[in-house]
Amino acid sequence: MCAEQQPGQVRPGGRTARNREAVCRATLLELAERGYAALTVENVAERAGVHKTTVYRRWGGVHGLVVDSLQFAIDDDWQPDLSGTVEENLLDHARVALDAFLDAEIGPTHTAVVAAAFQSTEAIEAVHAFFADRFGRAASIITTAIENGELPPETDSIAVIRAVMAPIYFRLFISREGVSDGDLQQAVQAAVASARAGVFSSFDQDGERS
Amino acid sequence: MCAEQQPGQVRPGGRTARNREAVCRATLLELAERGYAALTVENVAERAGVHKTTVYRRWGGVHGLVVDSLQFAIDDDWQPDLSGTVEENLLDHARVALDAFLDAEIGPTHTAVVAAAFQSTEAIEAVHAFFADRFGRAASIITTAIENGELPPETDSIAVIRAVMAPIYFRLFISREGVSDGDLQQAVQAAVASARAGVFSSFDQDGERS
DNA sequence: GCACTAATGCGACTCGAGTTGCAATACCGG
DNA sequence: CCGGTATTGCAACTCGAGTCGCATTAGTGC
Repeated sequence: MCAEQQPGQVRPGGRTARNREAVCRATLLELAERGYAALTVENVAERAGVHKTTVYRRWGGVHGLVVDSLQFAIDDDWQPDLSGTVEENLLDHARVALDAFLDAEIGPTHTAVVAAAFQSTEAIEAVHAFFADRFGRAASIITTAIENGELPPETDSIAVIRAVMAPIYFRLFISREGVSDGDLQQAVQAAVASARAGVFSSFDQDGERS
Repeated sequence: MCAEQQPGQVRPGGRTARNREAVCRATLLELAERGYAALTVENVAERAGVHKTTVYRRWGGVHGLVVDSLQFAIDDDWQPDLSGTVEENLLDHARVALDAFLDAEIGPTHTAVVAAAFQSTEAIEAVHAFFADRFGRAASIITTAIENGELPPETDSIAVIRAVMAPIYFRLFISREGVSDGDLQQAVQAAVASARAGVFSSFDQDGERS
């Protein structure tokens, strides 16, 4: 979706790559300084030293900018810390994830993609893929805990991760209640308690998706 | 925020009320048919048989339209069903809430306010107030359960409600995973299990909000 | 009813997002 | 180094969101 060059030859050469980097960096800065509501193609183009037509042609508009900037900025080789108890590792993960959204540089971009998902199909896919990726990696916290006997076997590891993260994002972006560190601790304790009670044990998942 | 008439006299007379109703209905229909991304003041104004200047003056723009339309459309005397067990009542509540967001008529408006909250302070306050109100009412499910001995005393009733709803909204609007009825059941079971484990028992809530 | 004024209608205007056709530039393979 | 083509720059254009001043209409209090 970033660029749709179906013509015979693609040209990922120096200038193209330089422009992408310049535009993505400009988008990140614009988002950090002015926010998603004020993000405009022209400002980004000018800041990146690129003509706005180029941005429209390669990214299609603000949605594409936001999506590509996220993929440009995220840390691809992140792994959760597995050195403590389940509770400690989950709390650590929750804090890191929350910080990523509150961070002055990259936070606005994360938020912007979530916001863009309300208006753009590409953004929906990007957000979905982002969470699938992060949840998949964080799942090792749970599988390790299962191996250590901290949680019952057959526990759906991704379900536990989601149970930890859902209240945090809900407070942040839906109910707009704000998130304290105590909320993180409560989310972790609730998820672990539910897992120990067998709620997340893999059972036949009936009921079709809507 | 709907109208800012600080001049000496307000005039909530017949025409004003009629126009508000027409505009709000038009907004609901536009949202249902075209969605939030395509919502425009001009379309709403034309549909309502009102000049666009009037809409801009009284509502300020699309954000105001969305916010006021929600307040126009929500059912003010809703009360949760308390006839079953905690699990049954919570599951019933979760289904009703989910239906409200998936409903063809009012659902798009709920979604639109959540989306608008990413761009407008008024929308943030509206969403915040909406959830505070709904959570407050649904809390009677928990207080009743405490009286019946189904849950430990000292349980923070709103925390339980939020624990039920958070995963649902998270899947709907953040991770974009879709929601099945099995997910609702799991959310209810997790919240109840956590409450029974004492996770939501009112304790000194340290950690400041961010 | 009648005066007074809030609320609305109306048209013209500004301004910025997004598009298009064409010229200039820079990468790529030889 | 050189020709071919993808990519970009450029300028002019369209189109719709939002604003402003003024005329008109319709509540409100008497």
